[in-house]
Amino acid sequence: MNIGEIARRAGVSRSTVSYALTGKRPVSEETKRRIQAVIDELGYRPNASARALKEGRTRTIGLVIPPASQRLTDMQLGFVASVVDAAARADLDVLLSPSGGEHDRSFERVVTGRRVDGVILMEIRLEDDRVARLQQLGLPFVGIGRTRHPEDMSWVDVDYETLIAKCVHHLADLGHRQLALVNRSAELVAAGYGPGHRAQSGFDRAIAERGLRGVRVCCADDAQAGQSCLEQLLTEHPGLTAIATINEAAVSGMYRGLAEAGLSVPGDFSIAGVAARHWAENLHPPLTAADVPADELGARAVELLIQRVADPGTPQHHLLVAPPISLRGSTGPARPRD
Amino acid sequence: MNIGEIARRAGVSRSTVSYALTGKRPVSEETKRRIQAVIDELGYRPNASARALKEGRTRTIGLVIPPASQRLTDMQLGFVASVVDAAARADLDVLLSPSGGEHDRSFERVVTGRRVDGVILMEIRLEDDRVARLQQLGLPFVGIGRTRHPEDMSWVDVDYETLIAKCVHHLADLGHRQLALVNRSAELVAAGYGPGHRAQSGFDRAIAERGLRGVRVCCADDAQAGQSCLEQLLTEHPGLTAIATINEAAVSGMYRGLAEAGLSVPGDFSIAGVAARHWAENLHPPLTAADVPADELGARAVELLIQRVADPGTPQHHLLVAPPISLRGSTGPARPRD
DNA sequence: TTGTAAGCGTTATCAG
DNA sequence: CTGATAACGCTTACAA
Repeated sequence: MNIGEIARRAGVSRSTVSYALTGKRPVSEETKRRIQAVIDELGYRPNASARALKEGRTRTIGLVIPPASQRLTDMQLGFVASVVDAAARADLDVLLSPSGGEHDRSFERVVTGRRVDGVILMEIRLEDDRVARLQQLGLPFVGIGRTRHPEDMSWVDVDYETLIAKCVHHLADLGHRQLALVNRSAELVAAGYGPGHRAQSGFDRAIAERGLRGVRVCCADDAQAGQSCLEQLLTEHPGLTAIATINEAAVSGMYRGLAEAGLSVPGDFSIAGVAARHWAENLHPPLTAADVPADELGARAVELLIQRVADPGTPQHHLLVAPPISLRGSTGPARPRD
Repeated sequence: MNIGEIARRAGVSRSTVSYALTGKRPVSEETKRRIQAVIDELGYRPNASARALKEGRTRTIGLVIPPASQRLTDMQLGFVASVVDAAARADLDVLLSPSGGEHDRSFERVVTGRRVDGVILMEIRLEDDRVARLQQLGLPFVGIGRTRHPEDMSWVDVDYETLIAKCVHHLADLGHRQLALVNRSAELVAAGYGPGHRAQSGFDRAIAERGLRGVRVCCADDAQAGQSCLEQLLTEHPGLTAIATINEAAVSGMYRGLAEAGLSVPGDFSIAGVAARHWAENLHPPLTAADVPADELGARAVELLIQRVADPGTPQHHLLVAPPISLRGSTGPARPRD
């Protein structure tokens, strides 16, 4: 079923059908009706490949996510959901590319061959080959996250540095003097994962400003790692009474480790962090945390991308958000342990 | 940059470049080298739309997921991950469509207009409009899940009926006499969500076979709902000592509710269910559960789809899996409560 | 071993 | 207000 068939049956030319569909040229009510009738009867929809070939755009955006094999965090999932939602609202389709490694077929397929009009890139590293590749290709893209020198790209990001510093100040205000930063996995941080590094800077800065003692550790993205990480922290740092973290997936394990060490939260120990609201609220006790507005960030990223696709000459936009810390049940006044 | 430009610079015809690329006709080593050199230099990749238009296939599959706004469960996420992975291995791209409602633009866009070669459909209802639509369109598709009368479609599915029955038998063997089934949300079940209904049948059957007392409740997909659901169950059914569930997201809340009622797991109360292994293992105590092999199911679904795309006349395949129940720490001998 | 040319289904330009 | 026709970039008979 193609446009020619519709035209034939409606007794008009192909161009008239096309114009009736797109409205880019006036078509008399009468013919419009006749054409629509045939279309409805046969269930015709224009061939997307032909249209893309002719128009030079696909009405599709690429979404590059971390390799699917390693589980997505709740926050990452929130980004994916909001991007997909926002794209759907703008009548755009989303082509998924699970890629993170260096030489990646899926990524190459999606970004070359005019398969998409633009790309949203998640989980960006401080130095990121994919960013360089996209810039080289001249394909419009927007980062959820940013590189070390992000001036020449559009991005939206969470201000981990500020937020972790705020967590430290909040804990210091509560009287905590010895704090730990629980980061994400060592591999991720070693690979130059931006949030990991920026959280460290924020932590170091705030620790210094308040004259506290601080220790930084990495931890894999799951509850079991959180538990063993916490056990180790407790034995190695007897004076520790509080944790700041960006590792939402590990928090329930940390709670468990504390419980098994006979420490209550927030009575004996406090934890504050950066997390998806849904996740923070579902922990027990609910986590005092800066709630990452994944919905807003994803939607904004799509907006920026649409803009760049429409006019690649448009200036780069940057959106750095530092949501307020929601006080919940996981932080309280310090009570010395030793 | 197009194939004509490559041909011109390599001093050959467009067809030769095409054949050098696809290997569908012998090309002399010498010209092949020369062509490749030009391609490498200019970074040429064939235009996907043009190729799709000519070949009549897009090398892309659609993946229809539940509306992104409502959070995906860990198991659903596992399916998405494995489908995306398997597709990537087969050099297929994945177009995402978040749709569940009745009249859905995103779904229509993806399944019409020759945008994809086939579709994988998740979260299928007993009566599902989308299945009917796909059959009407004649677009190859494979379900992860199945309708009430699933003979005339290909699908892979988890045998919830058998698995929940097995859970009941396991709990009965441990001496439990009064059991509850915690289903997924009431809306989902009311909408004809297959696993919900099939779990009920399995539960009823096993309860009858063993002469037990059983009660069935629905529960939203989150920890807080799990907790309040459990509190209600405990007050309304004082003799209850065990739960079978397919609601993995609610389990941690049920644990919490039990703990706050002063009941230990598995000392005072047992829970068994169907869940993603990762999820079951990360609970505390780890959940005795049939571990849904999402990886295998997703990969098989992609395989089946590839087959159907290659030859639409191929017979429909059905794969119903009932993995063994992994005994973990959440079930133990019954100890009467009242 | 290579080249020529038709055609996939659209949209847009140019005529009428 | 409408029709013919030329692209868009590719693959693939058919010829040489």
